[in-house]
Amino acid sequence: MGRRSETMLENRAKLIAAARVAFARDGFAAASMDDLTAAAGLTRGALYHNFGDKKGLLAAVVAQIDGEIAAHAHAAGEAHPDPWQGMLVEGAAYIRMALTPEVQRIVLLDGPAFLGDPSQWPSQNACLDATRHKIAELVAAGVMRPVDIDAAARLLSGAALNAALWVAANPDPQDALPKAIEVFTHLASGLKVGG
Amino acid sequence: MGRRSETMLENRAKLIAAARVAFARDGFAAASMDDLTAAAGLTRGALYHNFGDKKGLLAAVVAQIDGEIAAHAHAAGEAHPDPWQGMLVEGAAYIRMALTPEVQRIVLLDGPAFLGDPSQWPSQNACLDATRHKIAELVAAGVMRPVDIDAAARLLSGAALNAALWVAANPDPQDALPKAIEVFTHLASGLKVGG
DNA sequence: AGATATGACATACGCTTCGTATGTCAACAT
DNA sequence: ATGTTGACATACGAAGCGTATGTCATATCT
Repeated sequence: MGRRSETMLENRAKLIAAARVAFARDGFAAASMDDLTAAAGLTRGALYHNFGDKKGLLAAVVAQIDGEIAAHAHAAGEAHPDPWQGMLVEGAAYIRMALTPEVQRIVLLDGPAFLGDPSQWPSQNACLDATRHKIAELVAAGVMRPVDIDAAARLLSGAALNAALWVAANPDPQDALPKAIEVFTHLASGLKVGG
Repeated sequence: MGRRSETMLENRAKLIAAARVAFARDGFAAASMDDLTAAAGLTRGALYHNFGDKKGLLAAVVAQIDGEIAAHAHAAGEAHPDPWQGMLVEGAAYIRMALTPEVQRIVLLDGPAFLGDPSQWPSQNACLDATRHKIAELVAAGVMRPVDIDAAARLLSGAALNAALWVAANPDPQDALPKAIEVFTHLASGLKVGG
């Protein structure tokens, strides 16, 4: 079964790759499954066999992108020695990545609209999870106030998310980005002990 | 033309009312225009004549709900003498209203996904605008740091928005709500002068 | 007042799309 | 060699959106 599994995974990857392009360009609702699969050199048959339905493909795409974001943001934050600075850097990295149309359209807009609340996605939302761990560390170290971990992660994540949406919709994104990061930094400082 | 305009406005109101129910229950994408208009005692003809297309109806619905939210939140905040406390109360009111499925599904999820960024909606997003004015006041009064008004409004609004989504998806919303409000209050304090 | 024009819908139609049901063919199993 | 299964492709039916056309009351013009 070696050869068959290989092509199977290759076709799954092809479909996900084509879906990332189509969903980012047209949005999930307007994207055609016929066009999407044809662009991958397949038909809808492969799609329903591999992902069940249209939303199943979206879930797979979201999981893949989400994982990539979390990995990048985590790497950026891990580099810093000071944990608090690390969290801020991670947040800024999150904002910058959320500026790409692919991330914005698929993960931030269509994802919640068609798959429901991100905190209950099958992919468990790697981004949210990474933020939660970071916050738990900071609270345990006495750097952050003893607030509810889940709530803090979600609100910080939400602030970063909307920061990215605001920057992207801005006429001058290059000018808006540092302003957004500045506000984000101030907001986060409200959670710091003695801050 | 008196009589005709009256029925025209009545029919518009009927369609918007039916759309609020249908969009909240099924989501914008899955809502059927045939069923929706039939529930209002009309047909799709009335819909395309009054609103242009399906998204036009969504825009009208979003504008109506958004206006109601802004009015309520503004009234809640206006009652407080201390401007800073007023902003916090307004934010908390915003979070509570965003807990209703109608607001959440239509304004917070489907709105951004199908109409684009809220800061550029035709309705100008009354909520965001009210928050901006409040923040401008606080900055002018020297209570809030001199941050970018638009950015601060958008991030605070985003935090409140995600707070509501998190609370609503929580197994125990009654327990989660105060936690979310607490975190929101801490975050906001990061924007306070000397806070 | 009679004819005409316009506005506010309803009805009919075509096109696209999704999901499923069925068909096909290679790769195993026995 | 034959049956079975997996991985797709093809065919089909149903639903939905937008538009084109029809209809009727009401305003307008002469």
